[in-house]
Amino acid sequence: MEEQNQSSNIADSIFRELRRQILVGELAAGERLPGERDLATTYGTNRNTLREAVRKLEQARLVTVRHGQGVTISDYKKTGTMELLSPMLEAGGSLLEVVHILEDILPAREQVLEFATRLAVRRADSSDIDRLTGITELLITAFETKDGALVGKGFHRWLEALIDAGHSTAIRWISNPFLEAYRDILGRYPALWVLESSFPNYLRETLSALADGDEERAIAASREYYQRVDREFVVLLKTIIKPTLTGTPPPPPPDEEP
Amino acid sequence: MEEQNQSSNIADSIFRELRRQILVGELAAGERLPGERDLATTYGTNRNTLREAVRKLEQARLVTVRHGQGVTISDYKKTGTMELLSPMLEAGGSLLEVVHILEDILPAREQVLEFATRLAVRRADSSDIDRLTGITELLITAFETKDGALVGKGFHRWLEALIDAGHSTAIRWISNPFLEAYRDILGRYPALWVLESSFPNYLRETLSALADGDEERAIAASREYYQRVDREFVVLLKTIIKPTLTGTPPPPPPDEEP
DNA sequence: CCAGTCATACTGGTTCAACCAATTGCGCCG
DNA sequence: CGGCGCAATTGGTTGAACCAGTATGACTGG
Repeated sequence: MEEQNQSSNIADSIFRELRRQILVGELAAGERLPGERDLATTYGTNRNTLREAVRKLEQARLVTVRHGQGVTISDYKKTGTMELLSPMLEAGGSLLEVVHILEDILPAREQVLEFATRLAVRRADSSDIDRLTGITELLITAFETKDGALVGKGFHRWLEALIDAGHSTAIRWISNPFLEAYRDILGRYPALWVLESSFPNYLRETLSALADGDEERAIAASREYYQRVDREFVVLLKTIIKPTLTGTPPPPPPDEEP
Repeated sequence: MEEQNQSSNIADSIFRELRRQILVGELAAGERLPGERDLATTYGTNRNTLREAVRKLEQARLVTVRHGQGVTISDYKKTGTMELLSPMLEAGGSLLEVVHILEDILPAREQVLEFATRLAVRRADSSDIDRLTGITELLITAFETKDGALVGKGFHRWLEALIDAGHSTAIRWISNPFLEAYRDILGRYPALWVLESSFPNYLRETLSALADGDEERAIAASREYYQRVDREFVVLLKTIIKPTLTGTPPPPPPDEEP
């Protein structure tokens, strides 16, 4: 057993539920939450447990709490961060909204990965390269099985290794929200993952450029690959939301393997 | 009165204190926190209040809590995000460490701002441009007074307006941690802010390129300005830490105005 | 009639004292 | 010696009472 994120925690469940309501707009920015005593009875628990949930909302910047005044819902679109992307997917709100966000995030992700690649080329030591080499081989083997989910997980490890090779806390911190979102999308829409034919080539090219210390070649490979994949990904996303344009909450399971 | 972030909150104080201890390494990753009952008496409070602090630490991903097992400190350098930058500055840990992180973050910030500029050029409407124009004029006036803190605050507003002009939740979310760190550095080291002579020119050039819809010109202005400023900034940072190489905790007030 | 003020009824903040539940490990028993 | 189970430890939940800011509105004095 190692798969059980269901959080049997009452406080955590309430936190997630309130977060969901905020993210899908059932609780609008500026509105006030009911009092803690009311909320506690609403969710069939006591005030202490309920308050733990509110503390988490506060820490996530989804609400602001002021003594004597109550709990106010924040405008997460203005004040939020990338860390909301995963909860947003989990909340399953307006797919149209999520797609718009993703469309703008993809080029940003490309920039981040280019930066990570740059740092890796400059700072990777032999053990970093060895590690990446090992993962690359496994990954290319997995790629030939056409198992999208497996390749996705392996690629996640590959990206982690690439980022680690940069030996930079900064790029780690910047990348983490992207990686998390990646993993989340992968887990939620396993069939969605794009298996682009140039994938093995991208891996090999990056690795070889890394070994040669050729920054520009690594960047070029990265840019070329992600621009192609992201284009496909967006097309795919748009075909997904087309039938559900009105913004139906339940996420439909898509299907694709180029 | 509008300046009072001192959080008279007990739970919040404990949260900040524990966060500080984690960020400066007094509590190392992998270590276990004392039990909640012990911690509560240590900080002279009760278990419920203490637990609220722990919930915040958990939400900030600084610790992981497991029923029956206790609270374990996470490796924030691996699993953290940009949102830790401000608390890190507040914690005042090893300056050397912070400088290394900042050195890698600056080029990333440039990328983010370029991206924000791109989106602004593509999507800004006339009201966005009007707003930016107004702020720009005020800002250039302020610049002539050589008041670093004032210019800093105004520039923060300018950046917000630029980002808003992109009409993108994604770039908002990506930028927010950078903006927050910017504001924090500004507040903590007011004299540090670099008044680069080409600043007004950067503002005007960006604005004019924005009005003309000339993406490449806007990007060029951005790139040229930030590369120059960031170079100065890093030099400045290094002169600051030189006298305190051993990693003395208290942040020294620097002094500079090019 | 208006303006200031104070009582009061909200709101969240803190405390206490139990008890429930998961995990660990020691020690007993086979 | 090995496996089982109890007991200690840790976090999770509960309920009730009281403290502390904030806003509201009724009351009072001008």
